Amino acid sequence: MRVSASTRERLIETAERLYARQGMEATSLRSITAAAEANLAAIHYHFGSKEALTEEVFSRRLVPINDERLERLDEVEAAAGESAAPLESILEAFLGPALRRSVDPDYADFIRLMGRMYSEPSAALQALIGRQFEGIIRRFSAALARTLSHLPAAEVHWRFHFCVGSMVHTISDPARIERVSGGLCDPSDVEGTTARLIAFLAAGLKAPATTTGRGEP
Amino acid sequence: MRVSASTRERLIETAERLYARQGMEATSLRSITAAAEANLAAIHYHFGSKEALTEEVFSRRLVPINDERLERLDEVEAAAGESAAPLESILEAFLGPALRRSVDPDYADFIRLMGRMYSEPSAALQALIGRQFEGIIRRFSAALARTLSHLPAAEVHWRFHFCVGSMVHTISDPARIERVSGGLCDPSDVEGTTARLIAFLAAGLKAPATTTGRGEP
DNA sequence: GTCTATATCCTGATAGAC
DNA sequence: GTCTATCAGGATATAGAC
Repeated sequence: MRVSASTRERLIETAERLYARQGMEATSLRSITAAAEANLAAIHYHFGSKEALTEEVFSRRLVPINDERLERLDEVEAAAGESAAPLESILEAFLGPALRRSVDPDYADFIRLMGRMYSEPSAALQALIGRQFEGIIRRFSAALARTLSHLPAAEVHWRFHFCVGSMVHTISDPARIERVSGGLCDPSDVEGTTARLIAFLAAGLKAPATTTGRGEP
Repeated sequence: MRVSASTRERLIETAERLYARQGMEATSLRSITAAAEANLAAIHYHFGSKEALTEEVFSRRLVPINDERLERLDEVEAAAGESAAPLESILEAFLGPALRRSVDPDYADFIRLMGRMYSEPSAALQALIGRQFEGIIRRFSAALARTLSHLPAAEVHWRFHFCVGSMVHTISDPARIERVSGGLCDPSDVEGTTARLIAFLAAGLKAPATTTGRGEP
């Protein structure tokens, strides 16, 4: 956080940091303004409400990440030409822009927050997430469906859903894997984590189609 | 919720329901006692604090689920005898006890809450989760490592971590997959969801070992 | 065990001086 | 744009009658 940043910017950056570390509900406007060395009234002057500040925190970061995802997917599909893009490349286009930023000091807090945002009860935030990810889900599902053309569309959606879950769990609390593995796993190795995640998810996506469970008559 | 249940039980059941639907921080003691048709002071009489009530909510449900997981794993390993247990059976032992309960009216709310509990900032809750899952993680990691004996221990931990993420994302909000798939996917088909998840995760677990990304000299 | 009443503190939000 | 002071209400927790 630059000391020379404007009050408005400092408030957004501070809110992001505290949201990521303590949760959004647990973070009061007073704690934000105190940490940002600003006045309590400044939040209402610059944003109007806590909810509006929260929307700024998210849209500011989600837009560049999701734009980069779409750019990468464009490149991947262009490189594949007429044929379907490789799963690993599609996954890299989706995971890379988020995972790579998890070690960028400017982005690390938001990436954790991004892992927790799905669990936030705020209806306004869930609506914003829906808007921000609508295009992403449509484009990536379509790309996956082209490569996995032997699978029903619903199956592709399920598997992409499972992929998102693994990613979210991985970025929401990097220290967790270190704890549960007794120190065996090193979450600071982002390249390694990304490679592992892509290998795992690509294999899952390539799994043979399952019967619905009603089979074997 | 039975009308004849004791005040203490009604408070736990109501807290569970409201926690699952609105989040824990967003749920006040007042809203719990109002919905449970009890007095505000009853919570402090029966539990002493909101935190203590929360611990009751979780330990009451986590213990039977995790006990069943360990029982199923015992059965799976006994059936395998000297050889390593099949991945699909290990996954079924882990996922089944949670997923099956997601359609049990008595358990459905808690299963959703279970999907969100990892994102809760409360240190006391995170400590409880750590205690409740310590044995589970140790036993299942060991079982997976036996079957995946060609993989380094750290890799097994990473992949189990990814499995947990997919499950958590799937159970934390059943309606999400229906929304993002435009109604193509039906989360109420629990047997189908479990089969899909197991097939996806088993394939991921079986993926060839990756180099760390430093490879190809 | 259950109740009323209240203590104490914190929340988001606002009015108005500077 | 930034400040002080304050509002109105909600939060957890407690004391003490019944």
